[in-house]
Amino acid sequence: MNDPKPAQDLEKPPLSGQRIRDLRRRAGLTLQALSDQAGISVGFLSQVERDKGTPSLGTLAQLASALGVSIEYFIATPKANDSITRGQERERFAIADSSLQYERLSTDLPGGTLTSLMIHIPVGYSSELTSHAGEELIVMLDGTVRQTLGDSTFILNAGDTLHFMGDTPHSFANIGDVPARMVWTGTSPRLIGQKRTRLSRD
Amino acid sequence: MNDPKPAQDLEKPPLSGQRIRDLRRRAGLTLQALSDQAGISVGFLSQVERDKGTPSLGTLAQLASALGVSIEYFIATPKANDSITRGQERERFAIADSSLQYERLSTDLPGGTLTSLMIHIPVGYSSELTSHAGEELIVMLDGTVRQTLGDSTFILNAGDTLHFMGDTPHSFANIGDVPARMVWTGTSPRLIGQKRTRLSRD
DNA sequence: TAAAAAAATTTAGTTAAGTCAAAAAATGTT
DNA sequence: AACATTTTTTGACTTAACTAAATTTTTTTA
Repeated sequence: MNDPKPAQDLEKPPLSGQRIRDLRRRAGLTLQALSDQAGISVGFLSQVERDKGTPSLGTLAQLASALGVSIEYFIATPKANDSITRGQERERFAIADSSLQYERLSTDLPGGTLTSLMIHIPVGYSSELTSHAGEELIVMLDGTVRQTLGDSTFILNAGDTLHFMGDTPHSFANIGDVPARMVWTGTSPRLIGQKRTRLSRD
Repeated sequence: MNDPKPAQDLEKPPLSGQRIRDLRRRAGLTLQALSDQAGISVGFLSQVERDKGTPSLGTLAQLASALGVSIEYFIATPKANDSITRGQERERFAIADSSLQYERLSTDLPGGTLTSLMIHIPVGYSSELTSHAGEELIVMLDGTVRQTLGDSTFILNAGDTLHFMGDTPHSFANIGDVPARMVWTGTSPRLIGQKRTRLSRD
C-alpha cells in the first residue's frame, strides 16, 4: 500500500446544478417556491443551480424529494462510449464449474449502472440464493423458470417479466423440460468478480 | 404553491455507510488503505461507514472512484414492492396519435431507476429524434430496426443489442417488412408531472 | 497464551463551506 | 414608466466536514 494514487484531483463535486434548474422550470416553479418546498433559502438554491454552491447530501435529498426525483438525477454523468452486440457473434460465458451460460448484452459505460445478460438455463439447473444492492428485471424469452423472491415463488413462462429490488434474497431454477432463456437486467454495480469461462458457440 | 410543506423532516442524509463498508471488505481493503486511496483520514472513513458522519458530495465521489463504483451505489434505497407481469395479460398502450405500441414490463419501485418496455414497431414506423438523461439498452426480439445514435446508424436484427447513454440524440425506425419487437430498458428517472408515455422515446 | 502488530474507534479540536437574511440587480407585467 | 416579481449578490454566522492523535479492539505471531 505504498504510493496510493489519490482517486481524484479534488475536482468539483459531481453535481449538475443545471439539471436542478431544468427540472424546476419544467415543473413551473420559481426559485422561491422550490426553496420553500425544499426548506432552504432562495439565495442558496440560486447558487446551487448555477454550480456556485454545493448542497450537503441531506439538502440534496430534500431537493430531490421536493422535485419528485431521486438523487441520482442530479449527479453529473461523464461521456460514454456506446456499444452494440450482435446476436450471431456474442460469446457465451459460464460461471466457473457451472452449467449456466450467459451472454453479455451491455457494456461498461462510465458512471453507468445498467448491466444486462442473456442467460441460458439448462434443464434442471438451480441457482443459489443471493441478494445484493440494485434493481433487477427479468424478461423471460423461452422455457419455464421458478423464481423465488423472499417468501414468494413465481413460475415464469415465456413473455413474463419480474421486476424487483435485488436486496430481497432470490434464486431461480429451470423446472421445464427445455432449456430456458431470459434477459436479465440489473442496476447493481459491476462487482462481478466471479471467474468466467469462455465457451464456444454451439 | 401555498402552504409549502417543507421536505425537511430533519432526516438523516440518504447514505448507507454499511454499503461502503461491505464494498471495502469485499475488496479486501483496510480502512487505512481505502482512506489513502480516497484521500481522506482513516478516522473519518470509519465514522462514515458507521453513519456517524456524512461526506460531502466531492468526498463521496472520491470514495466511489476509489471503490470503482458510481455514487448511486451508496445511496440508501427505501423498501420496494416487487412486480410481476404476464406475457398473456399485459395491456398494450399507444402514444397519442401514433401507431407505436408498447407494454410496460417494469413497475415504479421507490427510489428505483429501471424502466422497461416491450415495444411493438409497425412496418414503416419512424420515431422522432430524442435525447435525455440516463442509460438505454435495446434487445431486439423480432424484425429489423434502423437505430440512429448521434452520427452513427445501426441496423439491428433479432438478437442484436445496443447499449448507450440517452443524452446522445437518437431515433429508430422499422425498415423491415414485418413488425419489429424490442425490449427497451432505461435508467432515466421517472419525472413527476410528466406523462409517463414520454418514456417511450417519443 | 501472552505480546506485538494491525486495524478500528474515539476524542478534541480546526476551519471552511453550507447556508442564511437582506440588499441589489434583473426580469416580467401592466 | 412604474411597479411587482424573480433572481442574484453580498457579507456574514455556525456547524459539521474532516483532521491528527490517543485509545481501544482485533488479529497475528511466536
